[in-house]
Amino acid sequence: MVTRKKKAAPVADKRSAVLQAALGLFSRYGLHGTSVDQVAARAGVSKSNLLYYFANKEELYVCVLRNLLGVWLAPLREFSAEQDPQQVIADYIRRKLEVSRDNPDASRLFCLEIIQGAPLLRDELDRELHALVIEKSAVIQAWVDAGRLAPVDPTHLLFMLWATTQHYADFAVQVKALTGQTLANPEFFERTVVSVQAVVLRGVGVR
Amino acid sequence: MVTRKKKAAPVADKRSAVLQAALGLFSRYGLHGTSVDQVAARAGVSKSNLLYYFANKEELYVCVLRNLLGVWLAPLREFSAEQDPQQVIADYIRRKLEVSRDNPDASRLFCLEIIQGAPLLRDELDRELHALVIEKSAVIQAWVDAGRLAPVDPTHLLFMLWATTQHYADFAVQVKALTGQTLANPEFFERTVVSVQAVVLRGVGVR
DNA sequence: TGCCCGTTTGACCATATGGACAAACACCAG
DNA sequence: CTGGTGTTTGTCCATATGGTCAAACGGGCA
Repeated sequence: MVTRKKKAAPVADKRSAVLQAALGLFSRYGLHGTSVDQVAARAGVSKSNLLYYFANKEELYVCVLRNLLGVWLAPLREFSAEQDPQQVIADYIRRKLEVSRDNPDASRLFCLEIIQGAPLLRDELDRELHALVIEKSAVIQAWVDAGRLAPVDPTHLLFMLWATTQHYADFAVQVKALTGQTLANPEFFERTVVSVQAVVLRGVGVR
Repeated sequence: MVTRKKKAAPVADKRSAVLQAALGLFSRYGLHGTSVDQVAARAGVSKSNLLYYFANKEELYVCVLRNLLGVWLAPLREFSAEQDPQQVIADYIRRKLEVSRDNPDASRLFCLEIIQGAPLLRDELDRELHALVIEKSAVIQAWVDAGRLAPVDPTHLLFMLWATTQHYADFAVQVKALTGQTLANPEFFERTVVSVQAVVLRGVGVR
């Protein structure tokens, strides 16, 4: 209560520095492949100090995951029935590819966590994401029913969009090995957006 | 040399039992999240015995990975210029989804490894996969040039196919959480195949 | 029978790592 | 200046785990 002027800011900085460092390491080496020491070192704090802010390694991990979900879900929330479906889908593809470009760590860690059975995210998956998917599936279905979209299973379409766009973050190494490119290259990014949009929009467009 | 009658078979069995157990565990918990003891226990051998067959944990891991690549690449090899492109792509989607259904562990471990930078697969990625992709991209490009396929970037199309089909193995937990289904359910499997094929084939088909 | 060689085992060790803890520190209110 | 609160650090420990090693085992061959 008292020391909120000179302490609050630095404390928040430290916490977020640790979280950022943790994200980078966890996303590359996984929970078990990363030691608290490494995270501390990268964040520029001592291990003891880190454990002052986060009770233990798992709590830190969960904190990182929690921040993640928001980033991951944001683009989906923009799906709105009012707009032109083609436009919405095109925008969504671009947004998600931007996330893959700007937040590859988040994308990778999310993927890691899901692969391992998402012991910590399963609840939120069942709750938050499930509700959102039901809502957005209805939107897509409405478009189909209105003849504004080719008949397509909304859920599978969403899976396809997720998979395709995340691929450029999660499999960045493979993409790099095969194309020599990264989304960081604006030209390649644009080409990717257009390529994905082209196939998907033709795939779901009414003729 | 001498004892090839009664020894060879059991020895091979043991090795493959260990490899199988290792695949199951590595694909779920990663290299660092899995202990040699666990693998040994699941394979029904003692840790010491396991280390008689595999010099150390990493060698075991690499062995598992090596077996993987074959499984993963097999469907791609069938891409042949002679056949109807639509048919080839449709078949490919089905094959890959079969792999996702029958070999989810392999798919997941492959994904894990790539996410973590593929320190052990990068070489083969650069060599084997790269050559294969160049070859198959040429095939696709030829189809496009011949007007049998809509203009599409072959590499991005391949990425899309990989991502979409693997998603059902790698993100099986999420798929389950959102649809309540697994590819193990024949009905859901068929619906998935058809849905993916529908969008992609429309997406790349000439009008 | 007795030996040899591939196999199997249990005991043991070195190390890495998560985390507890108490002492030291910084800074502010009174 | 002094005490108290929140922060930071160094030390220490328990445990898990990868891996070693020598001894034991077992079946085929001379």
